[in-house]
Amino acid sequence: MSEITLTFPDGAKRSVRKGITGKELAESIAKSLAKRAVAMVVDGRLADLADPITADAAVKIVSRTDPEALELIRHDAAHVMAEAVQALWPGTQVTIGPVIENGFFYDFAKAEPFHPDDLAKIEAKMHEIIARNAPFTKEFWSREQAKDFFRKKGELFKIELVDAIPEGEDLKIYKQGEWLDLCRGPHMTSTGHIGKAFKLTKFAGSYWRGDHNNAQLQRIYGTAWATEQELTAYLRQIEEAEKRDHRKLGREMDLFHFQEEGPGTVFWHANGWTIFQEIVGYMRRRLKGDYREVNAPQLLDKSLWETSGHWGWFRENMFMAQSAGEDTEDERVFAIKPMNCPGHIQIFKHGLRSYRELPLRMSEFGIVHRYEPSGALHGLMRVRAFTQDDAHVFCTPEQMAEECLKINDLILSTYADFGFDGEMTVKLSTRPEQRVGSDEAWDHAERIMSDVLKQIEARSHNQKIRTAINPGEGAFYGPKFEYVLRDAIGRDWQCGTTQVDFNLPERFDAFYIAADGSKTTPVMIHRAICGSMERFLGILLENYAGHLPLWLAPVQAVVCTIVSDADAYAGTVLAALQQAGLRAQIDLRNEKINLKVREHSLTKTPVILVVGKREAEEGKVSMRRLGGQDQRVMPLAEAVAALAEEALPPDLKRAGARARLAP
RNA sequence: GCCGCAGUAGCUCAGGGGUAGAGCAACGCAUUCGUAAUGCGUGGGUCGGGGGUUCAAAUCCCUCCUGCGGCACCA
Repeated sequence: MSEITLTFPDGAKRSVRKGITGKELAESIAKSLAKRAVAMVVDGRLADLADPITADAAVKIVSRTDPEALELIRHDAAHVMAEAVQALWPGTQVTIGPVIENGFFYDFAKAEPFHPDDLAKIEAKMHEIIARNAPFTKEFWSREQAKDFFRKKGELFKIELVDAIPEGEDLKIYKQGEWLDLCRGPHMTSTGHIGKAFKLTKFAGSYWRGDHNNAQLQRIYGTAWATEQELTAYLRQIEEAEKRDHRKLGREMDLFHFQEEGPGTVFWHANGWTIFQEIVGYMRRRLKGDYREVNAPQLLDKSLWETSGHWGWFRENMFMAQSAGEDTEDERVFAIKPMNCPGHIQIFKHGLRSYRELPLRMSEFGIVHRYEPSGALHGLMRVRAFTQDDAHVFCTPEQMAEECLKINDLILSTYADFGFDGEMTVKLSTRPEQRVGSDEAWDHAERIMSDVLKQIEARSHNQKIRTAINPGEGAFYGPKFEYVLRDAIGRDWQCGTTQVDFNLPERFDAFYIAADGSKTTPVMIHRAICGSMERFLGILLENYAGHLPLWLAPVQAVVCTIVSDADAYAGTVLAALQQAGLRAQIDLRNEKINLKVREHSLTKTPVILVVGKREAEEGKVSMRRLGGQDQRVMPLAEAVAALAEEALPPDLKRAGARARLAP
């Protein structure tokens, strides 16, 4: 009998009989290990404990509490959920049930919709199945055997799945007691290892194979963890995220609202608009010098959008406008702009351009309207009318790489200024199936951009910038970079984008006079940093949980009196704050200081300046910061100076520091 | 757009065929108080819109709108 050599995580090597199973191996090492063992990792791949090991390998026995077991717990839970559903509603077809971040789901085909109360019923049944602790066993079936079985059971989707498994690949059936499922595995040794730390969280509609032309299925989501503590921690984290919901904060901080007549369009209140304008102001300062800001029309004749290709590609997502007059003879059809680029090309084309003007960087805080599907709308994050911090760089092919890098620096430094200093991902999206332009042009653009991506990676000294490729996800007119930032609670948001476009300038016959006197088509780079200002503001709100840094807070400080004797002095304090450029308010109401502090804290005002008799006599203020319990009493002038300094936007703070350093 | 759920006072929510409710907020009065809710009182609603069933509809049925959770979409 031949032997093989296994290497263990601690580096120890051991000769064993070829074909030894993980279970036997664990038993040979220690009884206690065998008892704990639920699976194994062979050469980096999770495998069933019952699998034979047939060659030299690095082996780790996995016990339930190992991190590797978590995905097994979740996957096993998905199987148990499927069994539970079929037990409760015979005739329900099962489809697929994968592990996802933090949990799992399973998609079912069932005529009657699930009811909210069903989740508890399914959970109860799952606990029963888990308590039975039936072993997971694996069998290899032939295609015919499997299809025959599923046909008899009425599992039409499973038959499709069998057919989709490539010829020559094993077809695995996992049994847990009576119930079985087609599955790629692996699984733990028995259902009992799933434990009790799971919860079904929600259900939803989904489509078979993710295609909306296919049958609609019903999906149930669950979360599962190794321990109850982890489950509770996870559920608490969800609650935390809900507290940060920008729609809730928007109401509490009186920033904006939505109403029925304007689905997907924002009513900005004074507070919200102050933040909005502060962000725009920051962006304008960052663009100064390099970019020229323009403004193109909101409404343009349909023909222009036919030329640009939008009417053909995105008509379903565009708003159209006409004269509303009943007896007007003007029947021209206009489109409300869904993008700024066609307008910018018109500006570029107006007059003769020379190569000496390139790169020509044209920016606009343009409001665009897109008819988003109703189901996609979501607070500020997905709206039908939004402001882009948009720009188009017209340049020569030679200038392209440098422009992309310049934009990269601008984007990354902007995110840092807004407090996103964690991990960041830059993704290169390459040619999609549906596209315009020659393959040569795509080859060229993708080559340049992957070079740029490598340079971006090389520039990331702090290791926080990760790069990736998104095959087939590019725009129809060219490849693009997508900038994904990570917020304070670990969620990723795609905001910035840099898109190379060799299609639009050609469609509009845009050209410049090259050095040799010939007419040459420029390359156009679309870029946005915040993307949608509305959405970016929403992300900021959730990132900071409403506790905005002073420079972004709509009301930066509020002066609160304790007794009416301090009213006059409070007025002096307010005037001093406003004089220093701070957005300040005053609260002279005949209310207890406790109430005032509570109310201004609930609206997330960063600074509360309390003044009573003592402060009025001494010319001081008692400063309390949002979220803090304590307060500092200090001279008025000192407080105003400190706040004014803190309230400077980060770019101006840098400029101030430079100015002070200068001779 | 698709599946499910929901829409009652400014906000959070109760009421499920028989005269619309609570807390907070608002308003009025009293209270001048030292860092997250002072007390008492008063007003407030076509129960998302439209249609139907019924002697009678917030409540049951149909339809549309909007929102929420997913799916699909996201130039």
